[in-house]
Amino acid sequence: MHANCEQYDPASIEPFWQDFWERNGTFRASDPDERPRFYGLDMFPYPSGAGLHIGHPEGYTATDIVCRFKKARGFNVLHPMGWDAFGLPAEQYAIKTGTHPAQTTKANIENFRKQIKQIGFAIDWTREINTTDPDYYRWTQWIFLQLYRLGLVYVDEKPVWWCPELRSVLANEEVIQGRSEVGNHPVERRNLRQVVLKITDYADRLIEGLNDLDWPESTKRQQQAWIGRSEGAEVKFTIDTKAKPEVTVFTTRPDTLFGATYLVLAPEHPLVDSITDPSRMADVEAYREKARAKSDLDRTDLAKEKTGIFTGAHAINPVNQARIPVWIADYVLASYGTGAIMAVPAHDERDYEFAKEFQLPIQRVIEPGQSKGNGHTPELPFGGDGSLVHSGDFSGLSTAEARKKITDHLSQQDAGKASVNYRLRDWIFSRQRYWGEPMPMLWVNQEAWEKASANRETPVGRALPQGPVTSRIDDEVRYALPIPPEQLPLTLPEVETFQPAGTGESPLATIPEWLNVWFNTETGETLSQSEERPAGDEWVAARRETNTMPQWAGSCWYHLRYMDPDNKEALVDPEKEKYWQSPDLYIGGSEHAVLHLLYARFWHKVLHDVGAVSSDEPYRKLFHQGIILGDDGEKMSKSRGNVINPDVVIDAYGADSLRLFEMFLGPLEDMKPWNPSGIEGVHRFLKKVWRAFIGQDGKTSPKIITGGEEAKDLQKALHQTIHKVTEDIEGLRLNTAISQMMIFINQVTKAEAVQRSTAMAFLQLLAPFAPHMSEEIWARLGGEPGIANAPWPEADLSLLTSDSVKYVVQVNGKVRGELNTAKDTGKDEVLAAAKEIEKVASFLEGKTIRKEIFVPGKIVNFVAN
RNA sequence: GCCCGGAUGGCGGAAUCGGUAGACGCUGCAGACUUAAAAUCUGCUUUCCGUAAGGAAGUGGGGGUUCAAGUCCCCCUCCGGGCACCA
Repeated sequence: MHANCEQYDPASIEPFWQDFWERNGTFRASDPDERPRFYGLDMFPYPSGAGLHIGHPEGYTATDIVCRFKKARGFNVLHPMGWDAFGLPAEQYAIKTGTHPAQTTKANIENFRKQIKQIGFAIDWTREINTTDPDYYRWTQWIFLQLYRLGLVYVDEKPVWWCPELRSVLANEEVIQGRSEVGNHPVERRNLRQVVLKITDYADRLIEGLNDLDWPESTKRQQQAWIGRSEGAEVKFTIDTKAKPEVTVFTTRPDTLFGATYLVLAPEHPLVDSITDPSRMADVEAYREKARAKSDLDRTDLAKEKTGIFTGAHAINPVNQARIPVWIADYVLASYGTGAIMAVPAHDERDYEFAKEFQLPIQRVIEPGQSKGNGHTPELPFGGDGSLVHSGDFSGLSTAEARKKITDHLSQQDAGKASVNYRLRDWIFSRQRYWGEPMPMLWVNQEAWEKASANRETPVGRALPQGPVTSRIDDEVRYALPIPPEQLPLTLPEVETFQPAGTGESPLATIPEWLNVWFNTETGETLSQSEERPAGDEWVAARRETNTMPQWAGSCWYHLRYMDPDNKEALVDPEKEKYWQSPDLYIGGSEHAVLHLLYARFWHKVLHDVGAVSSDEPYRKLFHQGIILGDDGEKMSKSRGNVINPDVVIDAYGADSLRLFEMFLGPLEDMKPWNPSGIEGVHRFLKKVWRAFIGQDGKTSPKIITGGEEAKDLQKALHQTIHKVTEDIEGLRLNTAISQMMIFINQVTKAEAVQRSTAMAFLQLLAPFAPHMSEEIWARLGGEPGIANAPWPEADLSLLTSDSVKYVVQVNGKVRGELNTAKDTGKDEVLAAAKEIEKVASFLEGKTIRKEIFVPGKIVNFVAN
């Protein structure tokens, strides 16, 4: 059985085998299973309206090659695909056209699925998932409830990025240089009620966990930098006013404490009002107003001169009782550390700049260590290490010692303590949008909350955290209650309009009959307030949370759902989870180096903590494919008109050529341009393979023979190829694996005859790369259909070593000849023979050999003059 | 500014335990087959000198280590990515 064509015709061959694989369930993963598992995962796509991009098949093909290879090597392979389908584009399209996002999403998914299937991936389609499917997102909501129960959810008024154009709040990470990442619209600061996840509680574990991961080093470093752990001390300064309030600052350099010549508070610091001298109040207020009006872009622009204003207050330095002025300045961030700093202009560039600007004193307290040799101390500011001066009893200590001693001293005086800060902020988890997972939470008054929390044995009681989660809503303190797991999924209601409310609330806030409900504080049942209040004390009035989750939510845990996509009882069956553990290989773009990969690690660790998963990290081995540029070397974009559509390539050359070419373009991790004529090359190669094994009549080529021994050189070439391709797939060097197969097929083309077994073995090597053609030729040569099921050939390394070796002979490092000799020829004999070579002799003539270099089996070099 | 990664023919790229630089592919040129074209096949294709044999130079630039450097060390230029007043 095979496709019906005499010549190589991808259009008839490819659908034939895709259909064959589907009907036979060739790529179904099975669990439980005795075989070792291999789980290959791609970052699942957002199914956009534009359809598949040429970049998608790059990573997918690489994963596919590895998965097919692992299958041939006897692994039980899980290679799934799904859709990250919540998100802004469908919602914005809905706002424009009124089309329900679910409808757009469904159509886009169908298109994506069709396109991806055309490429012939070894995907287990029975495990397809979709983040917008209530059967999927009920578990996303379930995870949210775990976070809530663990006390990792809180609600806070936060100054957040508000994008007027998108009418939505954006996370810090979604704002780039003062503009929205999506759509590049201007953004501004607004105070809005936000649901926040305490990812900072996991900061240390997220750093430590990186150690054991087989990830690109640069990605680990990026995560580390993003988390930005810094160790230092908090120091308390007493403000010299009647009330004697204290200001706590954070510093990584407690050793420079004697050099603190002023304090700076962020303009938003809560103590500013109380410490500011009445005479300065008007000026300070004006400055704060100006700072507030500044966009963050202005505030963080390093090139801008530093601004600030004196509060009139003074603070007392706890180590030397120095009385130093207290300023406010917007170069100090309210959101980091304590929102206040001690300024040490002699040893900090920013403080130095500020001190110069406002003529504040500068006191050197560190002398550089050894480098005194040249007689001059370096210019200020000096940020390096050294030894302390002008620092009282601590003078003379090294900076490292002083950091510890001064911190200890502060602790004893109750004037400070060692402290750790992170650049990482808590994760603003709410979006004021429609097309996202609704949060399974609602808001009640204190009395109702007390009622619910009194009994921890009910569905609602069991889902509660230790303490209350509260928020001010409409000027009243409200208490959060969970919609318990038993009541999930909480599905999205239908809405009239997809426009955000414009008040900073999602469109969900515009549906009163959904928004206002009667809530059963024991069972967690809800009933619209448009109905009559049911009888019983346990029914209370509640208002639903209207925020939805960000797009990251669904992608934080999808790797788990593939293991058990239809489970109604649990997010994943524990037995299956233990078997599959987590992806053995995860391929996706480096643009997700921080956000998706950090959030997913956070959630995975939380799930580990609640016992839902056995592993501690979600992705043990990670690989980033590089992006494919247009043939002009520029990033592909509609406006540049350099976009290549995979469909067009498949129509012209077939999926096998597309797959092969994407892999042949260059190293998988590199950024590389698309070369339109390069595809001809790999297509030509495939045609050559066809002609090498298939005759004019479409049957086995007369060159193929059965019985007898393969010619030595061809046999050697085959085993070289098996060896190289095997190693290259393991190392994801797919471009060089293809080169090797080209070399082999060139040799086959020149050969008079080829053993059938040689052809079959080669087809096996080619199968992960060009699976359709390989299946087809395999079947035509009489192989049992399903080359995908055949075991991988083993390289016989003994065939690769030969009895003779070739020496390169150099004179003064320049190649002057070659020498073929038996492998075990001794040094003296080789050197003597090398000198006999005519050209070598001519270059040695009239010279004295000063040195003879002999590298066994490799090279001879005569140094002569 | 700081932290990463990179730079090799006309082009994409091979070769890094230091040991023949340019595998493989594209392009180009010449030839074969053909009435012709397509397809296919063969040869050549880093630069310079030379009819050739051969020689010299050569992996972004400069210096160094070594018998030997694309590969190791120092300095610099350019390109890509990340961070960006985080105290």
